[in-house]
Amino acid sequence: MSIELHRVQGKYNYDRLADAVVCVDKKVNFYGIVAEYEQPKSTRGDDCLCTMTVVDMSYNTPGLRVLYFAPADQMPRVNTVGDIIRFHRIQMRSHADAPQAIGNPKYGASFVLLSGLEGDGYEPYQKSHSRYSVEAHDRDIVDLLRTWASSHPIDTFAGTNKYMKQIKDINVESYFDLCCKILYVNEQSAENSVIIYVWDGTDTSPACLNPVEQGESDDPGQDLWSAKELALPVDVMRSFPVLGTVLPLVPFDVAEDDSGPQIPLAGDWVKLRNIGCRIRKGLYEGIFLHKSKIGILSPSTQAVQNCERAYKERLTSETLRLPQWCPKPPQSMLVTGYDHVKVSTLREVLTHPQVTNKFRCMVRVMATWPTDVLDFCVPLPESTAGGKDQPEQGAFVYAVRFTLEDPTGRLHVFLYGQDAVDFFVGYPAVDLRQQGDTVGALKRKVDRLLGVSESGPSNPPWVNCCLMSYYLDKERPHDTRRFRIFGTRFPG
DNA sequence: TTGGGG
Repeated sequence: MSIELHRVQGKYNYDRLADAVVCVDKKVNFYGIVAEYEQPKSTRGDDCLCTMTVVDMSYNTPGLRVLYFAPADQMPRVNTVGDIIRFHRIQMRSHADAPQAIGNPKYGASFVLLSGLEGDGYEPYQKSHSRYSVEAHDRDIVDLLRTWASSHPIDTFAGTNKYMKQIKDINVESYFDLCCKILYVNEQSAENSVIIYVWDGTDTSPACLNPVEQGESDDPGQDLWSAKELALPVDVMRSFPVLGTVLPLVPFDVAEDDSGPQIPLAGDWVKLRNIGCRIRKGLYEGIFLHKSKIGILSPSTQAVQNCERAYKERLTSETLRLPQWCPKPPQSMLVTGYDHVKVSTLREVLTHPQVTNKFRCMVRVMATWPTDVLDFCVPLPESTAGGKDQPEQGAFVYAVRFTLEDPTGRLHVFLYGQDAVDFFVGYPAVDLRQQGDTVGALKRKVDRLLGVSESGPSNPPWVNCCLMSYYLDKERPHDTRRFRIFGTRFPG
């Protein structure tokens, strides 16, 4: 047939990448192994854009960046890093002193995608056009690339870079890349926007509250608590790893196309590229910007393996389990009688399957309620007071709520009754409005606990304390679960 | 055209 004949005669000539990159302003054909691939996203123009880095044996560091513009339903959808892509009629350009290739089907570009594994067939799993050719020449190139790739792990080419950060090192000053696992995708948020929750096994550094955000209510602890709008229901948290900060990423613009929105799946490892972050109500949030991208990562890549190995190590080590920004060895102005008990994260406390349990935690006390030490003690209800013999003497009891924080969550806990008397060491519950000396002593303790400083924002120190969980209603133990401090003293 | 480690 004439068409077949034509193909054989006009067999495509494929450039090695090292040869292609010097053909600036020319259209070339080449094969490459996909070393990085970022999901398609919309542009200000009509097309979508997806980007990738391709390598071959002639050009493997840093590889060739490829930009492909096309309608959403004509985008290359790379299954996994290491797959092979073939481009026809792709335009070579130079940008910022580096070569790049621009593909656009409107100007003749086409592609096929196939597995990069030795022994797999030669049938593309995706092709931009129904007519395409795979000839003996193509099979030879594919074989060569597959053989070479089998001894050259892809992530040694394009895995890490100077922008890569771990969650423990993020700050609001700069943009960065993150290799992380998607733990949860919340699609219930605003129209066409989802919040994804990511994790890499490390802990964010303690963040200061933005002073501008304060003063929304007279209960700072409640303000911190309500920031949990980005935090998640306990049932969702139950599926999370017990250590490491879960970082919300907002807002996440979802690219729509014929095959539905490209929403990453919980459980996927991804490389977030060029994201930012901010601090809201003292919690870090990743920000997915217009210029941010989601890159695919194979679970077998080195970066992912490193995260998982480090996490397993943290799990098994009493020291590594501690918050990563807590001084080592930990120093605590609070003393417990249970220092031999394993330290639990607040996520473990919140998700523990038994409603009633005891824990030891390493936390920071972010707020108290009441805020004024003067109100820490309240009159005992008469029914439980000493009796009607001494009504004017009126027994008092401590009733305080602390807002605790660690890298995994926040928790409201109560300090009540004898536990509070033990806690404050030497200051029994009294009518504080009649006891100025006690008020002064308590205030000094609380200020130390909250890290109040003359200059600048508070910076609460890490302290260890014992928590007990209980319920208010036997019929609904999970719904009425509460926490209180016990077995913890604040001497001095 | 679009966007490009900005």
